[in-house]
Amino acid sequence: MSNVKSSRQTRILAELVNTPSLRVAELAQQLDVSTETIRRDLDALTELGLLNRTYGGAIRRLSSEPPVHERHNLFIAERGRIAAAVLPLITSAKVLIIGSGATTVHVAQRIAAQMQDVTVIAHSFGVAQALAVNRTIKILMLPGSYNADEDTMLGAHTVAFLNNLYADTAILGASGLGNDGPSDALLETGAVYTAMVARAARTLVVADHSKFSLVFPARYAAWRQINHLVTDEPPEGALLKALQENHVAIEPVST
Amino acid sequence: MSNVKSSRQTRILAELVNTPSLRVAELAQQLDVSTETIRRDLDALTELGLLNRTYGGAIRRLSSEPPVHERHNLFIAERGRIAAAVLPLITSAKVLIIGSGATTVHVAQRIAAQMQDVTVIAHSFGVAQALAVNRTIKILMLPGSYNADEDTMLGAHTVAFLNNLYADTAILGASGLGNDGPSDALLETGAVYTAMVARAARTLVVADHSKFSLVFPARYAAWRQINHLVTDEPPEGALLKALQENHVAIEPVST
DNA sequence: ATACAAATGTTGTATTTACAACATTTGTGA
DNA sequence: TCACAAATGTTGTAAATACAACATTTGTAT
Repeated sequence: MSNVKSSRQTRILAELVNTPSLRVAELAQQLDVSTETIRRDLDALTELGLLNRTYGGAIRRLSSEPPVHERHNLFIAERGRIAAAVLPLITSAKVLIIGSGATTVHVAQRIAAQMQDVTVIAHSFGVAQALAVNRTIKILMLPGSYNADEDTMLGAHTVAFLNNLYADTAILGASGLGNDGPSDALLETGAVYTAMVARAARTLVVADHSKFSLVFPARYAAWRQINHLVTDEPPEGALLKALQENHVAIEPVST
Repeated sequence: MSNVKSSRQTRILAELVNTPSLRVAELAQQLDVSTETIRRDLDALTELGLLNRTYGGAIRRLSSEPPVHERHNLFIAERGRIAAAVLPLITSAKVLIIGSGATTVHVAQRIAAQMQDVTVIAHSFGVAQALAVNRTIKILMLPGSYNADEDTMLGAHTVAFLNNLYADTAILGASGLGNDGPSDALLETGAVYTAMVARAARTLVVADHSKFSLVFPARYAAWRQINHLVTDEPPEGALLKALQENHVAIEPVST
């Protein structure tokens, strides 16, 4: 790469520190090059994850975005798709229970972006914070022992408190999807999930395909108690058979 | 402003949390309104400083932070001294209740660093995270409506749950220290504090001198119910008189 | 100096957005 | 119900951008 090229790109990045957004024409004039050159620079810098492209210009890379090396992490995109697929299933819900885990946080972000005036019962701070951006959503946090690793409330208090509540739909994650039901790695989490399933009229399990046929210590429900499995790839073999026998709807139906 | 208008603008802001930049046409299609409406929404939100406009769309506001973080930057040294002064008062405590606010987070950090095997009842995520670094501390989070501004659990659930608990000592912050007692800016916070005072054998109030003689809507306790005031400068005048008459010990006694 | 590749510029066209003016719909209070 | 204002939609035009194809300049190795 030529020296002049890289120094120009450095200047573009430096400009972005001051100004939130820049326009192609603006940069072209300021750096005395053609708009096409700027466009190529911006595309190159976008490829490197150093900035974000907009129509007509670029903006500084935002801190909350995943780091560059994580951009190729397949499961982030999968979770986003799973989250998007959940929304149509809960349009009429008024009271939701949302469990913990990476996928449920994605679902919470999606809910915050697209739903209004719902009440969400949660035991994960990540979920609560994702929902909090939408002020029309009422968030009821469950009590419990705070687990810093999982960022959740767990234990007897959590379960006991849940038993006085009732919700339309529970949306739960899972560490593994075995033939006899979804399971979690942590016994305490499993106990809370079991209570959540019991207190909701309907239960959705969200999990990407990497969880297929894995078994963890805490099986928190039998498949017959689960109404929907929202995932990114169609399950096969014994797992598919178990889901079908227990009338678990698989979403999305086709890839 | 119409209801549909504000909820649409809320959705725009929420969507912006997930995606760094959005385009007018994209939003118009997604929200099923014309591009002109979106344009007007974006201009209005820009006017309020809630987002940044770009050519063709908008991006999340970049520069500013929630007001909660601002408070953390004021009187940091004072709060550190106050937190250090709290520790000698609670060496024998086994079960603590800790309220919310910037000063109590400092106290929590101090406790995490110097104490072992205590149980802490909390309604603030910040306090929980500060304590979580010490694995010997058991953290019981209270339930409640999650308030994103204060990062706390509030409301009837919180109070009701507290009424089944008991603690050696409560450590509470305050927005103001009036002549008839400590008060908070938020009514809901005050209600929770009142319950905390009632459920603890002893109550400490922690507040820096900027709170002296300020009065806020929710007086959550009378001075006679408070055992210690831990602050960084000796109070004077009417406040000092009120504290002495109600036998509130002032810590540290000297600067 | 020559040849080749990289970088940049130029041109033309299709898309997209911005903006203003005006029409229509919706909401609200008398 | 009527009247009025707010909110939203529609239309036409100007301006800006995106994109592709090709031309030109610059850099570099032999």
